[in-house]
Amino acid sequence: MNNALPGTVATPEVRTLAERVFQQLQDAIVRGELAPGSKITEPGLSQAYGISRGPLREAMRRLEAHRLIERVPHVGARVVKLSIKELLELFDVREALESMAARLAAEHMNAEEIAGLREVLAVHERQSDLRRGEAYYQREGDLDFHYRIVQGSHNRMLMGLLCDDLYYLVRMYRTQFSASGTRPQRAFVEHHRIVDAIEAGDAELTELLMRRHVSASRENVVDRYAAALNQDGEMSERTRPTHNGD
Amino acid sequence: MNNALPGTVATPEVRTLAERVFQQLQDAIVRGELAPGSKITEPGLSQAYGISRGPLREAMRRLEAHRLIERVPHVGARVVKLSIKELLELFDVREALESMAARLAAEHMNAEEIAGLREVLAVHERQSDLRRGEAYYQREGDLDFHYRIVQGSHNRMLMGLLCDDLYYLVRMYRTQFSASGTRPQRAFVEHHRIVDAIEAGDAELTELLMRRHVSASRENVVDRYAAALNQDGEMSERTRPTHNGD
DNA sequence: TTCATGGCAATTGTCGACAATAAGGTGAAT
DNA sequence: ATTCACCTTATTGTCGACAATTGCCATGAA
Repeated sequence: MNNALPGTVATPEVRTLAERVFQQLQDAIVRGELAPGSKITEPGLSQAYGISRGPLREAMRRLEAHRLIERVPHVGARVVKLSIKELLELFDVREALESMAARLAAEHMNAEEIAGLREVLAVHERQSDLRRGEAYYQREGDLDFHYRIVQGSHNRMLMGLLCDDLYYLVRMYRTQFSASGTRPQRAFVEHHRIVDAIEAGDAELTELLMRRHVSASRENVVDRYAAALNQDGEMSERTRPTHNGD
Repeated sequence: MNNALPGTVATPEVRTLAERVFQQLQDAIVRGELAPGSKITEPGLSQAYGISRGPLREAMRRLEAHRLIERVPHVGARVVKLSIKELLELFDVREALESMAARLAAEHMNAEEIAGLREVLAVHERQSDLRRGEAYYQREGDLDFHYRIVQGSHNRMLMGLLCDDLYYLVRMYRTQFSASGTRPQRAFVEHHRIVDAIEAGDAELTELLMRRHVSASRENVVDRYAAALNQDGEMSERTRPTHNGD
């Protein structure tokens, strides 16, 4: 009844109830099963997951720390609402952090890690050949690529910030604004250039390429958003104040 | 009382016990009153602060999210241990984030905010005249300077990461390795150059100057640490394998 | 002496109940 | 009819107690 998700991630250390319900809630929010902006109540969730309010409050605290929910004292908590402004803010942070991670990765990655990175691109290319239009797996591969670069930086603080905090937000935004289009093909070659720079040990070039890569992805989002805005404007000029699906 | 920095975000409403004890614990850790690496126990702290374990656990969860304590399930929590390696990691993250913040600040800061920034430097200079050797207030002013730049970026996510998460760690490291020396005088002129670039609206230059500024501060720490290591090495060459205190 | 094993104490995880606060609805007075 | 005050109710904050797990220590055997 409470174990509704069959395909949860296999992290062996789920030794506590709070940890388990935290991961379940995180997954539910990222997948959009809990609608953004919807109010979540402690008795409701505790009954839904079959646990007491104690562990649930701890899980909610962790969700708040990861910026997936927003709490106000004595009032309640609601799932974070996605706005285009905050999405662009997230891209700026990613550009700063990931370009630094790329620079460090070019300095610190060993041959084995680089080989693993190339393997990710190979799998990526295979899937890209099979399903050219469907970009879902490609985007997952993109995420895996960036994930490994961050791991290659060997900077635990950077890894914590990007992989533990921000990437769940990235995935959440990705499910909201379902990103696709002609961008993946171009991103794919950019990924190759970045790996080439890492393999050459050119830290500065790697940093520059990653910075451009994230920045281009950001501009792509801006363009798509502007296009969607114009399309809405054509259909009904007056019904535009609510930018996204509210 | 808890927030020693002037001009910070106004959070005077400590309407909940968990919030209050969180700030108290945070302050105690930053000031070094709770020794780094020391184990903290829930019954002990709940009795020391006169509250129940419920709010205390929430406060500890928040401290864990801010990376001020480290918890392992069923075992306990201890104050985060400071190592030179993690300090350098923190500098890399700051270089990435603050250079981005500086670039955005140059683009988005208004005249009033820039004037406030100059006022910070003026106060800074006055104190620097009075006590040339004693660099404590100067360092606090340095922190305030960086704080305002981040605020000037108008990027809420950046502000949250830098001001709510990392700066408490920065202050904690600062109390540990009491930073001073000839660096403040040089940092002061760098601050002026940065404000000049912001006032000129030169985003790229501002970003570059901030990047160099943080990087120079990092190198200063490296040099000081190497010097301290050599001084220890003169006394006993063999007792060096443990780089810092364990 | 050293290592394994069992029990014991302490700490953490979890639960249900009570108190405090805020939101929403109802009623009366202007 | 509108607005203000009060009250009801639901939700959050807090507390004390019980259960589960861990680490330590003593005891015994090799």
